[in-house]
Amino acid sequence: MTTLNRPGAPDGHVCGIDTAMEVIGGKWKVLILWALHEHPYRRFGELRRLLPGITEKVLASHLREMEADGVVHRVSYDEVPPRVEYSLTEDGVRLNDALQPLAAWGRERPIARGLEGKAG
Amino acid sequence: MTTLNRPGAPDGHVCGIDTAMEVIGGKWKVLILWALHEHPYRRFGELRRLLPGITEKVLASHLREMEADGVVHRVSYDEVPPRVEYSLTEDGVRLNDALQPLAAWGRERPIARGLEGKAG
DNA sequence: GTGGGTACTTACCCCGGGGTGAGCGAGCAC
DNA sequence: GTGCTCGCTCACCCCGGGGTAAGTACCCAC
Repeated sequence: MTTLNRPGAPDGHVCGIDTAMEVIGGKWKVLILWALHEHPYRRFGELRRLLPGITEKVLASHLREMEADGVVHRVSYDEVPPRVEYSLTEDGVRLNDALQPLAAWGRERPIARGLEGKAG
Repeated sequence: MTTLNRPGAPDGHVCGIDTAMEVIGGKWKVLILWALHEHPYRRFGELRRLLPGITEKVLASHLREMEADGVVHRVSYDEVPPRVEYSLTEDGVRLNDALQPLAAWGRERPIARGLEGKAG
């Protein structure tokens, strides 16, 4: 059978996309990735300002998940006021690179749906 | 300011990823894409069998959205019992291609989190 | 003392994506 | 007649991801 690769599927049809989708499966994760790619070593507040609309709670939880997923690196300095710097790990950089074709597709695609209702 | 490209953002920083994320932003969409790439011109029931766990409602709604997004093509034959064939459009094929680096990343990545809890 | 800035956490609410189960309309096998 | 297949739709429920607002601990400027 070729049933794609649901997690733990024993057959050879490994597509790996769902693994990646779990890592970037958060409303802001690809944007965080992109932001850290464009602006390396940002602090929490800077990141929040780079992502207008994100809430502190969501930014914090997304960063923690991405850290646990090994795509974001967190360094906390013992200072007052506190300073924490976030950056992409090597794996995070590779993930961001892997997202570029997708971004290119999004940019080049014929406007089918979605845009006419949003960018009015 | 470089605030990434929230929809309608006027500055030049177009990353396009969020456009793509909207199109593939459904629990089963990348799997449908992959399935139609591996098995072109499948009927509804075949697709359902290719994606164990998906419900008819979700498969139907996903397919409709993907059709509206221009990545899936639907052909209905006037037969009894009814026959409907789904395939990828050119844009859908390109989207699937654009997902391959992501899939490769998912396959090659060092096991960080997620796997040890699932494929145990 | 008040306010501001840092990097968060906590409690709460809400909406919608997705799962469940049933129904439909046509024809064919029996 | 009953039942089966096919490709859906409809009504319903439920959970959790994400938004809102407030609180925390520390120090500095005023």
